[in-house]
Amino acid sequence: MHTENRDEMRERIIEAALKRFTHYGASKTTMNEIADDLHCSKASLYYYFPDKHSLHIAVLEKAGEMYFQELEQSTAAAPTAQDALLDMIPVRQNFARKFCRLELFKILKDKQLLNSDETFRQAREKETTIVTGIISKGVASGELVSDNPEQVAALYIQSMIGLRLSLSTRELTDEISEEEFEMVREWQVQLADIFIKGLKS
Amino acid sequence: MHTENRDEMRERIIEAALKRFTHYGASKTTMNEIADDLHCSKASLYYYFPDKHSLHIAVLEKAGEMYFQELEQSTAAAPTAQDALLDMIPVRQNFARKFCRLELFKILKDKQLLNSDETFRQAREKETTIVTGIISKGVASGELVSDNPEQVAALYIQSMIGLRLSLSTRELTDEISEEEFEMVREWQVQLADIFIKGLKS
DNA sequence: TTTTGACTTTGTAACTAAAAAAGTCAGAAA
DNA sequence: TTTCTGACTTTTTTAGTTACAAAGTCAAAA
Repeated sequence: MHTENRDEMRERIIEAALKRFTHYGASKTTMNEIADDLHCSKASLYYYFPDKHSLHIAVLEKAGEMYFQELEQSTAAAPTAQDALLDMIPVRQNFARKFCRLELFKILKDKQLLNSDETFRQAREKETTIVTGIISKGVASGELVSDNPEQVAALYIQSMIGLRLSLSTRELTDEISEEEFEMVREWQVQLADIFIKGLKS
Repeated sequence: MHTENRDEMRERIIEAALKRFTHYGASKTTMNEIADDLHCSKASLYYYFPDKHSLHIAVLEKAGEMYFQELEQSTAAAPTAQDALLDMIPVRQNFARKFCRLELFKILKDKQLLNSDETFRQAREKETTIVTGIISKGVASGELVSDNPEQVAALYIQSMIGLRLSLSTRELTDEISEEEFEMVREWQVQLADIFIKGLKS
């Protein structure tokens, strides 16, 4: 078979794993189950991925692509920086709701393979770039004032993540309830307002 | 013996426990060790506290008192709201550094006794009152503008806690390194600046 | 009323065995 | 030559067990 087919098979495996992972949780899914879904042997999976961890990372990257596609689409359509920042919030929340079973916090915790660190670093960097773009555009149009949009963007993202984390006081868990989602959303909207006001002076 | 002596003994127990807890960690300290320090029997401790959990909470309340005393002193001396908010940051950090072995996150996690919840609720409320006071004073002097100082105060505290939590991506742990402390401090100062700018419009 | 030694109960760390899942490989199939 | 697989080994997880340490109790003494 040719390279095209190899990539195609990789893609099929990732999609099958994504389904299982989002449905039942990554750690509750076995390689045999994924293989059975694809009507192939477990050994075949190991022809395309060196181990389960690599597959897990590939699945997270796939989910990340979906997130960034929706995020760019959503923010590009916003008329002002204010709208763009506020529109980001539900996109983030939907991502968290949809893919919480991918157990990304768990991956982040045990930093066995530093491979995953790089993936997360890139995702963070991409998000920072997007927010920097929103702020820079706002500065260019006169809507906002900032002498360091990138730093503000990094702080904004860090603070938003913090509001999400500070909710689950109990444990660093991926799963959160609907009421908790709603509470986080309210905090995040309020904080976005403060940032926007702070960047208008 | 009279009530004064009873309270005095309670106080001595709390102080002995505070020393042990901050030194070796609360969960690594046994009731026998505390009793030995006081040259009394373990059974005596149980005459003053129904269980170890209650003693732990009492110790946390004691530490909280120290924190609030220093916080009020520090913020009262600040000439402007901006100074007051910035002065809070190192006070918070020093508290965290000094009392991290009190394992307050651990207590917060396993919510066996809802007793502790009430203690934390009150502490949060008190901190909110202080920050609300700072902002209100700033509004009164014309330094800041806000139609809801209490809401802003709550958001401010929540965001600051979030920045602390978002650092330890690994685990909800009480212990953090000096470099991490420094990083949190920088984030917090930057966020304070944003809030102050946001409240000047 | 306060304290205590002797006691019981409970929680936890350290092993263990069994099961399940991860991961490997020689060789078959295409 | 590339892709795939059944049969295999290794590793991880889980459930059970014990042994010890610490929590917690109480009748009786001070």
